[in-house]
Amino acid sequence: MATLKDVARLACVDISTVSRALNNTSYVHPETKKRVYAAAKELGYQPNVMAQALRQGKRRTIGVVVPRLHLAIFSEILQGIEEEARSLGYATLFCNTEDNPATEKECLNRLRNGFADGIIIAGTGYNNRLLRDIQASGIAVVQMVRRQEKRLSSIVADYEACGNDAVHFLYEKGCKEIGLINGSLDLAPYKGRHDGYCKAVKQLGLNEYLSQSDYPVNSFEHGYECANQLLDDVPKLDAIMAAVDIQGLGVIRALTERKIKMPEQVKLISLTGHAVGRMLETSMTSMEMPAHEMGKKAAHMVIDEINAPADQKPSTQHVSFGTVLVEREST
Amino acid sequence: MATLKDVARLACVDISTVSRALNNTSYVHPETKKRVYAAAKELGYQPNVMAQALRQGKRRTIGVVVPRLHLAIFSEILQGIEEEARSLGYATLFCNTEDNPATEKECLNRLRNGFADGIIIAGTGYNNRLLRDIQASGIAVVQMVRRQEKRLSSIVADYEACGNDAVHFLYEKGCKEIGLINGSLDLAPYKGRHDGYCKAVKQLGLNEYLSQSDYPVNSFEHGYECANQLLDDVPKLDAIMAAVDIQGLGVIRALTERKIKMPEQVKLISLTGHAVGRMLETSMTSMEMPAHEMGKKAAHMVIDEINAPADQKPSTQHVSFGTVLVEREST
DNA sequence: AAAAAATATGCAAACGTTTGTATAAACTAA
DNA sequence: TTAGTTTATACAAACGTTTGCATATTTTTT
Repeated sequence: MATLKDVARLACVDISTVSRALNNTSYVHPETKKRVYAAAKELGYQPNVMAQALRQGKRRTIGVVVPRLHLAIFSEILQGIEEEARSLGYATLFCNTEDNPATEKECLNRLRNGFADGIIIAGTGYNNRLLRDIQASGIAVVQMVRRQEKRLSSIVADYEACGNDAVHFLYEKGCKEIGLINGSLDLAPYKGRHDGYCKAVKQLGLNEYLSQSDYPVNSFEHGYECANQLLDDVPKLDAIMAAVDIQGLGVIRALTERKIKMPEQVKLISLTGHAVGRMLETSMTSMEMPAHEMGKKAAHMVIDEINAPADQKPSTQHVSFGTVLVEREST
Repeated sequence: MATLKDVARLACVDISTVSRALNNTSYVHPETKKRVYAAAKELGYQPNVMAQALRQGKRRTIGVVVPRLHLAIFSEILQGIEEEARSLGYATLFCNTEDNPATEKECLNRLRNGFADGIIIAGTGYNNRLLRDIQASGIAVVQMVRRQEKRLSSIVADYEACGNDAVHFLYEKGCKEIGLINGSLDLAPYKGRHDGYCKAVKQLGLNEYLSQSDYPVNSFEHGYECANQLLDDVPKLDAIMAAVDIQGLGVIRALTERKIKMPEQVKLISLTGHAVGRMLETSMTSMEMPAHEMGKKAAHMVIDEINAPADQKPSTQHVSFGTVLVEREST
């Protein structure tokens, strides 16, 4: 690969002149500039980003830390992040933690040591201290989906409104006995939906029906198990809210097995809609979250923070996106 | 952030000694080593990867170029790649091309200029020349999912066998009129399945039923449209093969609308199963592709190539993974 | 006891940029 | 003309590592 030195030799000037000519960063005689450009083109010169990064202390790279890419919501967000980052000249580095705090720690440490200028994370909550340190050391940090640490900027959906709205929607449809299938209350997205659900149920004077299982939260089996539990416990149940689509699929399976008609007897709504819901045999009503947009916003926010002059970094921001209800056949 | 210099000062030795002590790369007196370790620990020293990268000409980063992360198959593969890469000490850089050759070119150029030591790509096929150049310039290149260029290593599934096996399976189930819903024959995965289908159909003396639509290949609508087309054209149709799950969902919708019973009247098999198939109301029989494993293999292969001594790089390898048929309710 | 080998450390160059400072030439203003 | 400004280029340092070479000390071998 050709270096500045090679171009300089060919154009018969100093490397500093080449650098300035190519970057338009100081006076360079038009003729010289022409020679430099020609030489650079002839040699196919491309700057070495490692050297630039070392010299400038910037990598033009942002790191993204998520639990599992496999979860549709994260792949969609990551796609949004990459799109925005690329358009702003940044590359996107990606880490998968499996929600293991040790893996997360390892990833974060690596990112801080020059791998990234900024970090976007959907974290476990076990490395908040480290995240603050990283932020303090000059690397921009933005939380997404899960707000684990108030002192760091975040981008989330309004989970509470989401849960609350869903209950009201079902109530208006005539449902009186509404069960919730959810996940760990330690994670903000589930906690928020839980709170929204409880609040609405209380306000409307309804009964609260919660459920639990030993399966991973984000699984078909969890949905199936919890649905069966609710249906066993509450004979008059007429609606189920599932935190994520994949749980909803489990619910549908349980209903089908029991020959319970949806939506006639029991209605179903998913609180995190993604593509698959609309394609089902009986398509699923869901609260849709603007994942792609959230990804773009996160990228923009972290890059803004990276580029802000050191003396006046933007203060912590918490952005919350609304979710919209899309009604389909399951209600 | 502490540098070698800081550690050296604290331990009262030269930076070269610190480097050697920390990397175990030459004789260092045990006592000195202890002092160095202590100093490094005290200062929380972490090597600056940019400087290392510049000095060693290696970034310990691999770039992954895919059309769309949103497609489940790619997110699963990417997850496999990241897992393996991380365990080997490599970071994973990710680019989304939307199957746009210009975007792909831009991504590749960026990766080659020091962003990555190796590249894993599911490409458009329009930048083969560039890919060869990149490989020639010393950056390892591995193709995955789509083999666009014979002169570069690749990891794919055996698409032809996949199409072929599916036909035979359906035939053994008693199907005689089998239609195919597929994608662009310019892309190897679709071409392979097409060929496998045609071969089997010919061998068994069956009729060939192909379909087409104006919708994007990887869409519900394409599946829906093609299914309707096949059902209109072939009254006696008794089986449909869909290249990907998402098309299968469209098929199910079409069948439901026409009140055609699955699997009694028409059977359905997807040629690229992923998680969702097993969770449907009527779960979908599919050919499962070891996406995660393929991702890990791709990462391993590209890193092996990166680390091979320059004088004897491994020769071009083409790896093909078998797919396995998982029977479910749709047949 | 001398020579050879192994151990332990420091010096300085190199990786390819960017950028502050210096200097020279060419204008501009007095 | 002379001083002052702008334009144009080169030199050299710096970013933080790794590593070849040189040197000094210790241990082993003869």
